[in-house]
Amino acid sequence: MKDVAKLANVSESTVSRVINSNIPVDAETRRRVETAVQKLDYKPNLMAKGLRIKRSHLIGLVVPEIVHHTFASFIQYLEEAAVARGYNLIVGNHRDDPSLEESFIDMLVRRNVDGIIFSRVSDKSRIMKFIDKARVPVVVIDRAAEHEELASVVLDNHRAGQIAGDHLGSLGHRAIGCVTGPLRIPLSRERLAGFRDALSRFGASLPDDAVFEGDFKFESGMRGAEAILRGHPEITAIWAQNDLMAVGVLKHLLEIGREVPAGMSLVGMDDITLARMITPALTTVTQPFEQICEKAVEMLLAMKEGDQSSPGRIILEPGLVVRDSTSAPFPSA
Amino acid sequence: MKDVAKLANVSESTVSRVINSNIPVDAETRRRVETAVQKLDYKPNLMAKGLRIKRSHLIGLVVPEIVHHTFASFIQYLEEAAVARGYNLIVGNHRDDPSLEESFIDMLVRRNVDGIIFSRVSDKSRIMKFIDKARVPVVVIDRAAEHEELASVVLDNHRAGQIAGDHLGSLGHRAIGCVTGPLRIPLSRERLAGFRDALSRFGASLPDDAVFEGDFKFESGMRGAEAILRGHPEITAIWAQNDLMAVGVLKHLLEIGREVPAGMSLVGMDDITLARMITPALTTVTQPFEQICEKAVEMLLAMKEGDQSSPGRIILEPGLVVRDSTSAPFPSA
DNA sequence: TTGTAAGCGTTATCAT
DNA sequence: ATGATAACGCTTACAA
Repeated sequence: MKDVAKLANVSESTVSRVINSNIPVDAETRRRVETAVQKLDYKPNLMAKGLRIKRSHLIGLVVPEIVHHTFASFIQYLEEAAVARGYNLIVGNHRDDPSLEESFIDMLVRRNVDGIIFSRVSDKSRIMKFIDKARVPVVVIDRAAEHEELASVVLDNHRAGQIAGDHLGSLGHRAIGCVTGPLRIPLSRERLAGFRDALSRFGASLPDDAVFEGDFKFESGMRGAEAILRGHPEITAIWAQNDLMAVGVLKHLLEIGREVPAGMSLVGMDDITLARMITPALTTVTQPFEQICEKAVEMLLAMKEGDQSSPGRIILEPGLVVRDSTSAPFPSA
Repeated sequence: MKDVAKLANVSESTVSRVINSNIPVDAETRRRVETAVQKLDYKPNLMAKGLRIKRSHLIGLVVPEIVHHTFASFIQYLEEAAVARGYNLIVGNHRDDPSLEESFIDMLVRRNVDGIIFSRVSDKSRIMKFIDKARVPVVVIDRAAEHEELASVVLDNHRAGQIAGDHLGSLGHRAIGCVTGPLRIPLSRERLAGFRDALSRFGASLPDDAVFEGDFKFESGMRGAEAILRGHPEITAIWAQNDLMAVGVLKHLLEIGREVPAGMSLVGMDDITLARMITPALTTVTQPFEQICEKAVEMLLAMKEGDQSSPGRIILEPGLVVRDSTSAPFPSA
């Protein structure tokens, strides 16, 4: 910067003014500075700038696991939303280890990130402690928080359950099973409640022991399918509360020679890329990933600006994409 | 920091010394400082520190797309390798848009990242320009570079092809097809050459028009299977150069009612989580993702230290995991 | 072993 | 419209 100033025959402050083009600068001077910047290929040092203006233009993102289709989607869209606004993303995964999570957040705070986005807060983490002290804006996505005090962008999970139930009910299914996420997580319970609501309007049954509590991972889908079928062979349709578990359900069904959708209809949730790849292609409840991410960084930055008026919680609507894993129940089934 | 110094009745430099515990400090003084740090919950500002010592402890990672199983794996392991060494990761994806890529790299340089890792350099990108000027260490992973001048950590791709060929050949397959990655990419050609080598030792045939050039994406696997079967119905086994395409091949085979492995053996490559989820579970050539990532950040940091002795290229060995998608060719097939 | 002071590369305040 | 100067929060000679 010193060099640029020298070459352009101006002071460093003028160079700064040109670069941040907010304060009036003589056209001729500006030109001189700009060519000097070009010639020297000068790149402002963002650490110095950040130190001075107390803004790093960095957003921290905390997820349990990066190689997980759902989170990978969030990361991708959040990155794009951030870059579009001149921010970059620091990602960290904690594999559900609260101490790892803590130390990562600690790192983010020291780095003076302008905000932190959590995708799925681990239950045990006492992140609140950090957040309060550091006074850094925080937005939670994907998992509605027990921490009501945190801002969040979430899906209408009750509605998601309804959509799944309506689809299955209107196809004519009356004996139905469900593989849920961990029930201590409100989101899983809300989805289940919505599902129940819809089914009851069809007079369809969802026996308590046809509800299997999974953990959103593939393997629990397999276990769930096995458990549900053992107790309720009459069931003709299953909703898994995410696609990964749905794929697990499918895997088990194929292993025992049960066809989908001929012998069992199957609905997932999320619409990860995987849903289209498997055979049969999965009918699934969709999340507006991109929109969620846009809103989240928008909200985060608004909070950083001290915007008190911004709503504490944004709720977005799920959708449905019908593919090949659902049909009317077959008479033979 | 000023507050800590005041509370502990020492100078700021002493606080600094305690925190960076490299320079001898009186035990008693150290204790006083530490309790002051605790009491005030003091967190050193990493931007200020970075500015001073000219090290951001930040590593930039450039990938084409985050929601892509292969890259998601890299991100996850790179993040862990980085954190283990006290670094954080800034991720950016460019969707194969060179101008996006450029502006992201530019951002990284201004942020004074201590190094940049590229997973799969886009062909057209003139990143070299940036790299040279900025004098920031760079390591390329996954895609052996046409840019010989860049340091890299890559797989022995020729060997990967051999492993696939050996497996299929030793099962007794003699008429074989292959879905490759883009052939302008050396890695695809090397894999193919290794595959050919192995097959020729078995006297197995790989007709030129049973080699389909894909793009490492799901859809090209479907197209490839269709094209290969149209020209060569006698083929009993296919190797797809990544799992995603293998899943595409499988999808097509199932659509036309061809069973795997009864009617066709199928081998993939990468061993992404997906490989275990599909039915049949995919036999696949493995990449040591974790090791690649470890080596990459190790190498990057060594370069930052000005370690000239570090080798310009590290080559790691692939493996094989046999699951349910391969078998000896069936007489009926 | 500890303190003083300069400096990292910016921006902001205050003159001019 | 521009320049001089202090300050952002830290580290590091150098001195004591």
